Amino acid sequence: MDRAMTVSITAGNRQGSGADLIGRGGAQRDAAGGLGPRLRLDLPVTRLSAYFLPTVKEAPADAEAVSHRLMVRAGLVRQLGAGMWSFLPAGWRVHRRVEQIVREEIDRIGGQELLLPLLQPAELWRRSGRYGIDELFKLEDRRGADLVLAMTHEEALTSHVANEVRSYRDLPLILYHFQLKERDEPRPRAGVLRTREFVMKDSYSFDRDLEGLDASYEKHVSAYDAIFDRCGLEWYRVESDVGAMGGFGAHEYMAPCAAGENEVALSSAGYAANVEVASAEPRPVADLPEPLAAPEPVDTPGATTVEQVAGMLEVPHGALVKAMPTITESGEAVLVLLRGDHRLNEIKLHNALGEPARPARVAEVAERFGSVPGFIGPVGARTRVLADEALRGLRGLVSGAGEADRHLRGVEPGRDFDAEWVDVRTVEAGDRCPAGAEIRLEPAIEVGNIFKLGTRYSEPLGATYLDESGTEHPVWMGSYGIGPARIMAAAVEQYADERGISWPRSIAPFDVELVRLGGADEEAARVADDLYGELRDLGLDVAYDDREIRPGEKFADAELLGCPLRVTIGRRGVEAGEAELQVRRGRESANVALAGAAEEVLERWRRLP
RNA sequence: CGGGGCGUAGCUCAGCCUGGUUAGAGCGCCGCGUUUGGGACGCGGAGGUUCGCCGGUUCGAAUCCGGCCGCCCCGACCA
Repeated sequence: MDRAMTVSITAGNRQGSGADLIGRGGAQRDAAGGLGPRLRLDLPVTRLSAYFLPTVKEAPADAEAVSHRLMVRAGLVRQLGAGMWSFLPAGWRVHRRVEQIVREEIDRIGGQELLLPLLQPAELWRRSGRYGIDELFKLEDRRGADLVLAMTHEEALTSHVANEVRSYRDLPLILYHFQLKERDEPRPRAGVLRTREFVMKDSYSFDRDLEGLDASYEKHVSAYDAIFDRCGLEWYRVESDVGAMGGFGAHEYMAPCAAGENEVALSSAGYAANVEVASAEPRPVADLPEPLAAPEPVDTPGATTVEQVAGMLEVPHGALVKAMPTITESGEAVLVLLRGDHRLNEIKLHNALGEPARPARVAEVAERFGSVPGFIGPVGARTRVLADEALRGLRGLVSGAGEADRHLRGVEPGRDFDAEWVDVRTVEAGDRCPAGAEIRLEPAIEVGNIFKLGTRYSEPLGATYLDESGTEHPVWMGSYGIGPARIMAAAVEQYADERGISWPRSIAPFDVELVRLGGADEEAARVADDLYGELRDLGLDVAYDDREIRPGEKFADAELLGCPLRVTIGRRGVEAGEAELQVRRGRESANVALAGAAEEVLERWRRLP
């Protein structure tokens, strides 16, 4: 009863402030030259005695990723099924704060927020040619009409633009929404990192021509840079594969962390690319054998692997020519050559060939390549030959002789065989970026992507406009995604320590966790109640731990939840006229005078990362 | 889709191989008391449709066999 009254009075006092999205806190944030306004999420009930924040000591046994474990333990999220996650109140606060940062930055570049349906007619997807995608959830209504659950919203929005946009005067446009995406993922994993249903901010730009698209793209680059900065993440914008859909350019925003499913190639000179597309100068081969005047056969009985051949001939792996017989999707036989110590990058090969390819089967090696698996080589090859750039200019190489149990040494590209030079190898740590700096590889989460679509959707869906001369043109489009839940998970991964989460200030569920020690009937409780009100009046969102539990539990929960600042009020401090402040990141603490403590807390909060 | 693993109390797990009485532990939860600046202690208590589901073997199944479902991890695949 007492509690209920407190809650309702609090709500009454704060009436109207819940809708104050920016408020004084935001103005102060700007004045501090910090991260700009963050979403004010003042709610009547932020007393933990009445808040749904189920923390647990032990993470589910099957949780491996740090973010997965901590987000569950801290009471932010709960799993409903494979790849299906619920956000609990504190977790949803973080999500909303991320959303608000995204919203402000997309608005700033002229984006207009709207909302498109998740449930859509299959017909649209048939027209765009995406109905066949395996990840697309397909269903039927009671009348038997085919429907889909959207995995992105190009079709829906392009179809509206096709209906409404007629003239060059109607362009350009940037439209966006926050909406669920549904994907029948073959393998959901790592908590909130890869799920079958998730909220995405997706924006779409519509321009008259490629120049317009380039401008919209650049606007998104600036907005995205600002978003990830404001969210407090360590991030890289990397070149990415334009994918099978074609396209005119694409970048991914990657947040490095252990649970990342992608790998990015980075250098101190600023090079950043997804390994899927990264290019770099390989390390030279040490101790290449002496060149020979002509290739010379050598017996290599049973040696079919790089390892075996290099060992038998006592040459470095890099002295070998790795020849990979492949068959393209259209059925062409192509021999792909790599340096022996390198690995093929299938995406780069796909891009070089203009179509997917697969390894040749044993029978095909004989029939199409006229050779023997394990002993195939480029000298005398009767198919098209692609050679990786890393082989260019090397001499004294060893390659398969094209017959069983035999290799050739002294092989030289150009002299002994001709090839088309391509870049199809996977970069590795220690390579050199174009500026000469050493490449390192890091796992990372993709938290956003930007993509120049061109007319991939406007053409099939009929989104056209008339220019000044009355000529019809397809609209040029770009698409731009951000996953707020992945930003959350990335922040958890990047800043967690052995005690729990440590949120960046801008996206923390609460700005401050106020810990009251001792019972509700003690002096400390009255002091804490007062401070709670003062902090809220100053514009801070406060989680007030007024629960009747032991101090150890409160501290452990506070450090698990990871609010940037913790304020402790206990009998000891009250008697000394002090409150204890602890900065979550680094866990440094200091005592401040109770008089003026609220202002001091605000001051310190402003200076946090 | 291939490989591996798991499914017993809210959570973490034991029991299963070697079938046999009322299916256990720790944590958590509820009550009382002592405590109260880092997950405290004591006493009492609730909680499992009987062990994911279905079927089979058996006098008897959490335990053995088969099928199915769910979940996790690795790989493939992929926003």
